[in-house]
Amino acid sequence: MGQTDTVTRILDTAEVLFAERGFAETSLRHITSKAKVNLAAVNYHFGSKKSLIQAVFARYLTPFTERFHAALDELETRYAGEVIPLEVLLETMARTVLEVPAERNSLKVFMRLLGLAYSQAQGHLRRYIQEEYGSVFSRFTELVRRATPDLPDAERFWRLHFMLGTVIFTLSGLDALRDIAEKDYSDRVSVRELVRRMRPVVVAAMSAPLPDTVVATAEAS
Amino acid sequence: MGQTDTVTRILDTAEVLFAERGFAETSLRHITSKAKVNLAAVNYHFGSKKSLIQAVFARYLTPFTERFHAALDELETRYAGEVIPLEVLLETMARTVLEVPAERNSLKVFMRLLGLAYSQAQGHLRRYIQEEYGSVFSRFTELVRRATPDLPDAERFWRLHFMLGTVIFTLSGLDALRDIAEKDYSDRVSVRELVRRMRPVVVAAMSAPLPDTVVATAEAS
DNA sequence: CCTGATGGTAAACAGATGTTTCAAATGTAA
DNA sequence: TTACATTTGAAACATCTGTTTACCATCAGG
Repeated sequence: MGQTDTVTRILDTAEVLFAERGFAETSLRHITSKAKVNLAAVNYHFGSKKSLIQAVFARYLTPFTERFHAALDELETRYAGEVIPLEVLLETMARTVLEVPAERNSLKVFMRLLGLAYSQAQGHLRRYIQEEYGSVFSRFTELVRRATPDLPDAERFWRLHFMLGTVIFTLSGLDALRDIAEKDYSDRVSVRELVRRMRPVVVAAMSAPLPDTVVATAEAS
Repeated sequence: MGQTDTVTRILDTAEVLFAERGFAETSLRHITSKAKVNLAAVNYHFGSKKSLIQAVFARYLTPFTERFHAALDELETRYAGEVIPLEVLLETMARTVLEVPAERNSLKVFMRLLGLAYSQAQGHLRRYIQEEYGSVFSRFTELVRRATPDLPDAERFWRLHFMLGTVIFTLSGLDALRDIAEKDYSDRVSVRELVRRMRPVVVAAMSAPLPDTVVATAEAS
């Protein structure tokens, strides 16, 4: 314990390398050499590269789900059975997402990791995240359901994922997009600023009018 | 030329494997064995794996940009200097995107590839796509600019990318999302149906009210 | 027939990958 | 100190990676 712990030094290095280059493109040798740790340390402490990847996510997701559950608890007691407005729900989620990584590394890394979790092959990761942290998301969507009673269930499901795409895509590709925005519009924007800009867009998207008429899915009932 | 050409057999196999597992996770041996082609054929016909990846994209993007340019030409003559409404622009783009892959493989593969192009490391890919096909996108955004005159340039830029995130995220992760939607809401949805549902959402998002007040970027002018 | 490409093939190459092994170091408790 | 468990270390392991080499088949034009 003379310096920082070997385990956390591996995690710290792994998360930024994963975020920069993806999982398959980041070798254990790259991680361990940059972290100034022996190569075998990863397999000793985590068992495998897969488990390392999951551990990197757990370090973000575990505190996030805890805080988000707490925030939702507080919201539910504050509104005491009344319907919590959509704006409040979204605002709460945004605040929690912004809070958690602030303690450790940057939000950018967290979002980039989330984006990778969806886009990279890594089927084990999606399964792990779903099984381990799916409950908060279910609770949140249930509250959103009460906040948007006239939206058909399927429609709300899709729109929530539309917006999830907006957030993850934008925040995970942040650096590239920010470069373009800065060059073309001299618009240097922070993450918080971006989230602020997203709010009215997301609210408008969720409360958009329904599409013309449902035709194709008629026989699915 | 006894059977299908070696080159197209490689491309056909590569594009679905890339879409399924990503670029780094797909080996040339996997591609060539499934395509029943010799391993060396890839390097013989394409030169390298990098060039193979670019060739896979070119096969989609080249016809797409051609058609999209043509569609925009037709729109501009039809509206003869008048401003083309936002809905028409979006509808045109959606139609072109739906048309092109219909000729060859499924739209899903194309979208998944696009999503990978953004999220995977592969810096060479982003550069290639930008240099080769950036012109159509610039032309499109200029038309969108005229269609939304009261939107600040930077705001429009970000909202367009918000919506790009919606489309790519949803359509590239389509299979997983569709499984959930079908299980939870018995809502079996086609790609065209999904695009139809996206339209009002995208329009509402683009014409959402501006965020409260711009503070952080004030000194950037 | 010969010549010279062109496309295909098997084998080898050089290097990187995740993982394992086992001995040395370190810390901890008796 | 002794005895034991935990942690580090260097090296090897087996496998997989993209790429190259050299050889064979086919077929056109002289």
